[in-house]
Amino acid sequence: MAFGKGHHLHLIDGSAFIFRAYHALPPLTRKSDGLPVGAVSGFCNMLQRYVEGNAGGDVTHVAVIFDKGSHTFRNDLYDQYKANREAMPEDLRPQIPLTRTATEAFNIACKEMEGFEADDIIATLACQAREAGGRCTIISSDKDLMQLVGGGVEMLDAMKNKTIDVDGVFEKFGVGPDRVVDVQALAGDSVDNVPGAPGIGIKTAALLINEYGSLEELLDRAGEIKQPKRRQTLIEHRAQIELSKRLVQLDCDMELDFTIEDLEVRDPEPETLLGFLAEMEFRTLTKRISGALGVEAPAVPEPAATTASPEAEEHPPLSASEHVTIRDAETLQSWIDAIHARGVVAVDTETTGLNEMRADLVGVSLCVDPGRAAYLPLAHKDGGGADDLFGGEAKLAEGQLDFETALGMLKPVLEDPAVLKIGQNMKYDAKILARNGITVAPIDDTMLLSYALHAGLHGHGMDALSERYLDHTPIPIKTLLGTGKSAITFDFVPIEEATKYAAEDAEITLRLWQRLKPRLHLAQVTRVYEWMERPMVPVLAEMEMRGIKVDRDTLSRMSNAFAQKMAGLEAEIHELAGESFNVGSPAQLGEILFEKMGFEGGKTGKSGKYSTPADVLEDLATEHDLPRRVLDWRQLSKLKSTYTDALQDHINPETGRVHTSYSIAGANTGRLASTDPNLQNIPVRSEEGRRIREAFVAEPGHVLVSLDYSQIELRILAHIAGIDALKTAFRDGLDIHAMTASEMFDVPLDEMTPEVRRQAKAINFGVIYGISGFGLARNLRIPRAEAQAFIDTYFERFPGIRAYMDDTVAFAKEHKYVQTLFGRKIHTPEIGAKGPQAGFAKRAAINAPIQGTAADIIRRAMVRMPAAIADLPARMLLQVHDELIFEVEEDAVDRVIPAVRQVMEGAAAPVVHLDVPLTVDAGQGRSWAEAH
DNA sequence: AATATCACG
DNA sequence: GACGTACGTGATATTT
Repeated sequence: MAFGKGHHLHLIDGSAFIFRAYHALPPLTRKSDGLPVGAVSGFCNMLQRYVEGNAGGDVTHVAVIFDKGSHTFRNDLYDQYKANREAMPEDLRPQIPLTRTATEAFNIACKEMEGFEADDIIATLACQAREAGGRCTIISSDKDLMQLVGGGVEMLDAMKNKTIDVDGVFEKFGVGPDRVVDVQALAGDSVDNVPGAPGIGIKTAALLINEYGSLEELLDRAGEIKQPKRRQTLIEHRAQIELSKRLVQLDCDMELDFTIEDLEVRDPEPETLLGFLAEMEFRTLTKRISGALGVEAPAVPEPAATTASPEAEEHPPLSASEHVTIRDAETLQSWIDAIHARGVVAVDTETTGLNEMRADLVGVSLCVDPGRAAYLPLAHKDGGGADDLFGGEAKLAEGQLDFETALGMLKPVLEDPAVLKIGQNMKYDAKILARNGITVAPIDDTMLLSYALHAGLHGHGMDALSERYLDHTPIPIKTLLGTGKSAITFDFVPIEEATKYAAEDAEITLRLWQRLKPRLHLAQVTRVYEWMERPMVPVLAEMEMRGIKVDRDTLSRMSNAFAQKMAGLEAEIHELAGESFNVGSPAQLGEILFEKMGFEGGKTGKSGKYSTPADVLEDLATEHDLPRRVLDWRQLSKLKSTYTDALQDHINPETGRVHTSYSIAGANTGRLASTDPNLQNIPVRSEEGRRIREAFVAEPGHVLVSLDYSQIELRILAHIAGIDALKTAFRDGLDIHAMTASEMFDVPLDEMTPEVRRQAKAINFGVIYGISGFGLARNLRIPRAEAQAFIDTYFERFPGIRAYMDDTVAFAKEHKYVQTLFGRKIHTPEIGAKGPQAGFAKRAAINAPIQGTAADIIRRAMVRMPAAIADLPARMLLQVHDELIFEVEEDAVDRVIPAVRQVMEGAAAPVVHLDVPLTVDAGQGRSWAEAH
């Protein structure tokens, strides 16, 4: 029967339901596998309450309408439309498809159309219902839909259970439904980023529309407006206002692929509905609905007993999983479809090496559901090993999809904002894919989940996590590649073997995600992960791929100079020793010094060999020339081997730049670590070493700019421990070490000697490290009793420091972790240990909140940096714990420094308000030596 | 693979 | 009373 008089259509705004459900409920997860289902649960509850509330009512037709696709005709009209929307929360994404399934399970029509907003579908249906002479109720409180009210169309705010009719629209907009769009066009909408007319809000807009009758009339006669400002605004922004109207005007004439008749109310099929609810493991709701439907509730699995692993119970063992090799486009497409349907996929890339800037992509593995995973080989070669010695190119192995074709198919899903890509150490895969033209986003990273949850407890590599959480040892890569000289690269691994290994890795990653992600909330580290771990991945990936220019000739010249000096020193050392030996061998040097030459104080290390560190040689240098020569030789040897030589090998032949790799989860405290090469320990303290930095240069027309936090750890200590004297000194911009010395030794600031200041500085640093009399004595080369007296005086003068140290250790003992100001947890499992480890653990616990908070702050600055410098010709290149290095176009330096400084100095806000200011020093120059 | 040494914050 | 200590990293060369 055709829809018409006497019929009543209900249209439910699905997105509004979802968001309300998501925000109203805590982040629930499905017990068995950790799938986030909070929003689905809330959504089902709302649907059920809706159904119960309308039982016996006059509703004859109903549908839930959803948005589909992020790009609509409104984006074509105005590219900024809804541009300021925040990204959908990660744990909501995978729930979106489930809400569709839920709607269908309730046997309610579920409608969406690609490229259209739900509002347009609702508008079209409401108009059709009105024209047919029936009634229509829109279940939503979205003011954008108010233009549809009237002539049998009403809105219902389900939350407040309030009906919005023509009077309600008048109340909200001051005009009737037919003029709502005119008012919206003028007032604009900050939520949807509709510009409107600047300075005109709803009140003024309604006033104007009521006076002139319509927007068109108002704009045509804008010259008549008395208020000069208002008149000018309307005339100047006419185009913008007209655009705004087109943005807010809903489309009542969409061509739908269904009719209202298709939306007739249907009773739910108990089996389907209860089956879905049971699958979601909603116990209460299953009982309630089975009661309402008068059927027996299906069994919902009870939560696993605390001792048993849910993983082991819910999923078959990893060893029983099915591993698919994707060899044709049809199979690949079916996997892509499955990924879209699920909204979540674990991804792993296989490559020819560990260096992301040099390794080539060989294959991609995917896992959507535990139990089944796929490997897509892309560049496997035939043959047993490396390219043959005579230059013959190895042939591409049979049975692989074309490289470009396959990546072309994968690109949309890997870049789809509605599909979450999970990886273990995703920065690696993101860089490999980026080099193949794919910007993978959004991402989750199991390594970073583990790090946010368990820094300090254990490592975060896949093997460790798999054994710990899945009780499964992954196939060692060595079994495929071999070791040593005969090792092959992954592209020479036979595809069938590669499939087992690669598919397993993707599946392990997915299972780890299911286990770890729900724990973030329980451990209260969601913000740590979301704000300081996950966003680092794209930021660091970009920095690493950009690299920094290093001048090979500079390094090469220095290398030669070092070699010459070393040769001279070596000859002198041999002469002084009376024999020839390997100066680089501490064992041989020890024998020469402590046996042949008879020096006292030779201590042996673990290996029973003499120990010859720099401070020992430094002491001996007062008695003999040889130790000094060795010290000089060692310095040069270090500089040459680690820097001037090794750094040259790290210059990428394609980019001419050096690309480090930062480990995000390397340091327990939250600091980054730099590897391959380490660019966080480039020499600076010695004059000779500092010259290495002359080789780090900017491109022509550019300069390097370095900005570093001044005394950030001491400032944090002053804040955390609440030391008023230190806080005041920092606020007043005083010399903090001189101030400390003045307080401790009763020396007025203007009589301060460098020696006294140096001692105070050592104490200040000592405090951060968990001071001990022994350590301070060694550092200052003073008797232990004297050092202890310094410390006692310090604690007397700053009792808050002692309290902080005691409180922190007590906290660590109670909780087995300590925390930064931003909530990062650093676990301290050794804190209860007896013996020498006890001291270690205590000092680490004291240091961790300070070092960790500083690390958090610079991470926050780095995450915000790309947006802050987006419009400036500047690129962030390096991070060195409290310093950021940028490459900047010469004439933009004066604009870049203030922008960067603002982000860095304000990085603690708004989460933490520090009692001390953060200050940032800046430098610039052609090379890093000049900029620092 | 472990140890010693030393580069950085 | 003795133990043995500054905190956090990574790279290199030597030795096992």
